[in-house]
Amino acid sequence: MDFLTDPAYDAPPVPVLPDAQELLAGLNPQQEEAVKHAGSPLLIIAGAGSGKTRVLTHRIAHLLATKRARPGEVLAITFTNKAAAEMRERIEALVGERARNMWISTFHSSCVRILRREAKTVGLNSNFSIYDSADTLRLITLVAKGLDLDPKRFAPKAIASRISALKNELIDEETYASTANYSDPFQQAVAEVYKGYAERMRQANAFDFDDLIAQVVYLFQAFPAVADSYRRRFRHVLVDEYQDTNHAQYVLVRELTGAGEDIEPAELTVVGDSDQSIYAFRGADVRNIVEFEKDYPDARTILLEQNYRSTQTILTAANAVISKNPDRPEKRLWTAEGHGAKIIGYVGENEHDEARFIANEIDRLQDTEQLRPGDVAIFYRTNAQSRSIEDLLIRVGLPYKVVGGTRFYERKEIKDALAYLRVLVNPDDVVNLRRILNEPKRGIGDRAEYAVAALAERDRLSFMEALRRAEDAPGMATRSVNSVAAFVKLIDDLTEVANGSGAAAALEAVLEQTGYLAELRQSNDPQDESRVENLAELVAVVREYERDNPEGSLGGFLEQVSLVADADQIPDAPDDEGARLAKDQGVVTLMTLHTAKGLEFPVVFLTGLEHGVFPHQRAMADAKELAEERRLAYVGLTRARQRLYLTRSESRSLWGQSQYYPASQFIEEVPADLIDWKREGSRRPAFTSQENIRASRYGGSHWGAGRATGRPVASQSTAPAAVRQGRVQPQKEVIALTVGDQVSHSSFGNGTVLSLEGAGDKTVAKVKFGVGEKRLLLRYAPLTKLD
DNA sequence: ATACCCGGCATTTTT
DNA sequence: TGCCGGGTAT
Repeated sequence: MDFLTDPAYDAPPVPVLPDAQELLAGLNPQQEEAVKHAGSPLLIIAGAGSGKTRVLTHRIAHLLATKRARPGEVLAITFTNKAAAEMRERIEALVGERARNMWISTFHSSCVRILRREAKTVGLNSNFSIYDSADTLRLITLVAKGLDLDPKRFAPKAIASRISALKNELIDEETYASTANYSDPFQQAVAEVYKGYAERMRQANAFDFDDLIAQVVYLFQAFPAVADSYRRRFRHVLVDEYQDTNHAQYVLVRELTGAGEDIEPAELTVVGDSDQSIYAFRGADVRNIVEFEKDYPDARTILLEQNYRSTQTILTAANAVISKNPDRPEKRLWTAEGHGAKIIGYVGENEHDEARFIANEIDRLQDTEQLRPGDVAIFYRTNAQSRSIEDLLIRVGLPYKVVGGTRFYERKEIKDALAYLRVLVNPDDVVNLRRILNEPKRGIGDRAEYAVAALAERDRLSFMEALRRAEDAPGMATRSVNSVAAFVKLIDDLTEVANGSGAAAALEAVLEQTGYLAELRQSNDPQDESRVENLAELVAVVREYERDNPEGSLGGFLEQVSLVADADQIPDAPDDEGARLAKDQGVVTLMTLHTAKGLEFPVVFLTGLEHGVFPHQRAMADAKELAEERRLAYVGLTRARQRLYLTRSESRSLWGQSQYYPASQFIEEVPADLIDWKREGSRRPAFTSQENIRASRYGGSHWGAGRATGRPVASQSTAPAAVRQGRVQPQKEVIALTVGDQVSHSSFGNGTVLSLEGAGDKTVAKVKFGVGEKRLLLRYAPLTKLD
């Protein structure tokens, strides 16, 4: 149903709505002004800790209280699901049920919502898949291979990132093809791959993250009536973290708030802080916020400088550092709360010494200041740096969790399971289809896959259709034909389960009927054991989804999963068992500086403050990148509420080699009298090592920091996962069964237990159902014992 | 079709 | 140091 005529969209207001005056109580003059402002675009420059969410939520409530807006007319956009959830919660606390009629969501989910709604209008299929960066890279690699591009000269990764940048700039494949400089081989390669990639994405009925935004912009531009319907609806648009918007998002906001046929422009409010822009490397364009007043000449700008988070000492340090950035609008954070403790500095001999100091301090703070581990966060520039700290925390027995690193949804087994589900929902999804074709191994190798692909190409079939006619494919071995037929049958069976039962049943059927679980269980590799656990967790996620969304579909589940980064979930999921168990003391939080944005902790350790580590070697040559590093330092400093530690190490070994590093310039930019050094560097001159001199002068090549991107820093060591993650798996009840028991399964019906193997939560039961015999992992199989 | 070995490579990453 | 991808051997 169209929301314009949906009666639910303007539901009658619930009784309690605070009056306008109440909403202003406790706000400082600038905040109050930002809440009350009306009649022109509004830019709120919100320094760190200046209460911007409070201002945004109160502003929205105020719009309702003054009858300037009805709930359905409000669109509030954030970057993360977590921010969206928090905002919704806080608005709900102010205006109750009315919040339900607002759109409060991320750029990406808003766009997905629009694309699904309008799919028919523009001839799209509304069950499209959403590709994450790994899927995208896979397809780009495939296309590049198809074009015979040398992956050494034209790294698929580089092509992918260029294509992403183009999409963020709203340059589509046609436009790029006509403007690229073909005497530059890389541009030529990008142009060709871009075209092929776009073509394949259309065939696969898939969008990547960048498409979600760009396609809505194109949709609005091509169908003004559609754009107008949204402009009519959203009379108030509020954008959080505006400094992080890229060009496509900027244009999207303009499209949404622009005048339409007989429609006045909507009221636009943007909130941001150019000093906290740390995602330029992903296409964020600070100019969007810096030039807001140029873009919207009648805009009002309000500056929030009073900080409610940190001590003055911390703020003075942060102000001093960030003021070293050139071309920056002046802004100085201040607090009414007093100076607080001095910043504590420490220079370790090496990274182990640095880590030991940190652990000792946390211990000391627990004893003398009654601080809990949960009050403490440790930040570093690159994920690889967490290792030495983790080692020590494990040794001294401090509970901790690492946020970030390899994400749950990026794990192979999770991607495989989801790939099956995606194919069931969208059979045109070639990338995922080819991913699972021989996973687990079923004898369909490269040759067979290639033959099917060729057949699909030749007869203009979808890959799935080509699989169905595999026997027609030239060059197919008979054995492969049989394997393919069995695979097709498997997919058909699973599709039936997916259509007949819910998302959870579909996932369980996938795990069991494909033999995926069976293979993992048979393996001796200890990693496979944790894979089984991860899959069990995925089952828990799908069950939770079904519980929370009784109307939800498999497609709905997949969409939610696609748009959720688990940084959203891990930190403090309210119903996480481990979080509850550890609640009294909490656990120390480890994360990169990027992940830390938006968070705050009573105690913060900013570690690895070395020249070449932070600022990162690769960012030091370029003034713009160095400025971004400095903003990153600013973000780190301003996370601390009471106590701030700055640590560095004189030597550090990164990928094998130990090296001497001089102090980071960011340390020197903090006024010396604010820091109480517990240990200073040795009295030797800063540069003693030949390598160091060479590297810092000429950008030595074997320098730099960090291991490979996104490696499982957090969860791949030998320490028990529960400790490392700071969460303890809820011990699910394993039902007690004996051979001969009658049981009931949610998708297979009733059956008889034939045999049992394993013990505890690894018990596997062989059960005879009407549909045949199944091996089920009792830990999560939806079995009930019949009396 | 797959197992294994070797060489090259290695920031940050809201979705 | 540890991973990935490509190549070769079985």
